[in-house]
Amino acid sequence: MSTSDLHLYNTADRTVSKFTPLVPGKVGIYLCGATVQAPPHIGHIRSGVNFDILRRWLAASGYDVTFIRNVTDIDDKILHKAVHEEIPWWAVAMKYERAFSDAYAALNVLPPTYEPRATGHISQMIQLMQILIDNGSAYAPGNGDVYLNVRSLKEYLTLSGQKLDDLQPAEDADLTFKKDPRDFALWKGAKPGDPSWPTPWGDGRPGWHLECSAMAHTYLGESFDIHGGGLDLVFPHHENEIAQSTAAGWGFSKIWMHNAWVTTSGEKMSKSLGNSLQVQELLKKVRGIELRWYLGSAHYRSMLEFSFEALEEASVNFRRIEGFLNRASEILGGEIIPSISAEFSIAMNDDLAVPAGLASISEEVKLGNTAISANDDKALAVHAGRVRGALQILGCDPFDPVFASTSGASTEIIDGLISLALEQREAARARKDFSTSDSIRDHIAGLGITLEDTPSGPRWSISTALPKEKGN
RNA sequence: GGUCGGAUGGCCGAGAGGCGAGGCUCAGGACUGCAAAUCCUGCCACACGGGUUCAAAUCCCGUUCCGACCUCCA
Repeated sequence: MSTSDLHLYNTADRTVSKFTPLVPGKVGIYLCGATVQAPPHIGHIRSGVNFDILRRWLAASGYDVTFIRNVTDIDDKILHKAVHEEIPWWAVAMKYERAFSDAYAALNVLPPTYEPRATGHISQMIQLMQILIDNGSAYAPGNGDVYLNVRSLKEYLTLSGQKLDDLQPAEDADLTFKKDPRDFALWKGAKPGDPSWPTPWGDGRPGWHLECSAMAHTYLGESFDIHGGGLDLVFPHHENEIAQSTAAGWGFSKIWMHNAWVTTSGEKMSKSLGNSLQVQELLKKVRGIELRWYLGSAHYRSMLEFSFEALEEASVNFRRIEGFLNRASEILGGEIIPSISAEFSIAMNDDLAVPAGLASISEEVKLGNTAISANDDKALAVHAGRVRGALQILGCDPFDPVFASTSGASTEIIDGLISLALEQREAARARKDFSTSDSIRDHIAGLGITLEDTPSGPRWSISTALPKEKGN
């Protein structure tokens, strides 16, 4: 069913329209990944989650998806950090690249098809600059820099809808080498002590924008379907990518998708405090699957106002769904076969309307629970399958091995110990010694284990990944 | 100054002219030894002022407030 009815919002024309891939059955996506100069915060990872959901939905819709997410491993901030931390720049880049990889893995963001690093594509960047210089779109003033001549472009700033002359001119740039203050650097001439690579125009290092044009071209060709990134990349980064690539004669991306921010106190995160909303910190409070559920639950184009209360609420909501799937799995005595309901499909096809999809999941959970009460295993299998299928698209399938927190061996031991306690509790209940049975229950609950008495006997589940530690 | 978004119940969050998405919280009920889990019921909101319409949260005009981008940004 590669002829899906998917509609997507395109920043380029600010409308939602039907998605038609350039090559039937295939989709190429380029997502601007991280500049690895600090640990990832949830804003970074939201972008990863949002586009991971897009990717999973495309795949589920029958498309063969090539998903590229780059790593910017050379830039001013990395260089500054290297000086500050007194380690080589490449050690800074690797340290934070690993931090990002860990965060992506913890939130079940699938590894991209290819994950190119900027420094691994210098020759492709030089080739692109050569094309641009040869056709008069770019110039090398002789100091090692290479600039794009924005006045030479047929079109510029089409994504952000701005006028070149309305832009506040950059103050920092050494205007001496630029023909126009709005020209931007493709390549930055080497400064003493900084890493550099040789080019026909002198030694230097890549400008930020050039990297993505070169890497997208390398892995996806001259034209591809979707280019994604955070809303703040629209200008200048994506405008400049478009400028470079189209000036080279490439078709470049057909659809531009931008995720909104995670905000705190109504403001973009990076503007507010240097805060503690790093992924690793939050994973001490909630499980990765719950953090993902939270970040993925809002529509990707809506601002997500972060609060610990909202995060906790999302966790509670998710556990309800997870609890249902666990119950269903035990009752059905086997793996739940995932399926996609019509409601969920319609929601996702409407520019990834996850919130509407969530409503359909809630409905299926309710129907499934009702089926359990009615001992209707056939209906239960249907509803549980739809819930699991939807969760898989959202990357929140609790049965996904990615989220298994304990090894099989230790789970068996725990299971044995809990069962022992439960047997004693049942014995106490049988002789109406409720103070003893409740004491056992309270003790188990204190360990973060939830007990449910079902018609077929008590069952237990770990309610949190970590011992309860209430804070915030 | 230019460009672009946003304002929905106690809270989070959809929707985009007419049946009040969904979740969380709270209250009541069923079930339970008591709980938990689950189900049922209840809680009738769309920044403000005008207008259009049989009908407006949704369309139009105006206002207020909040935010983003304008060469570091997810």
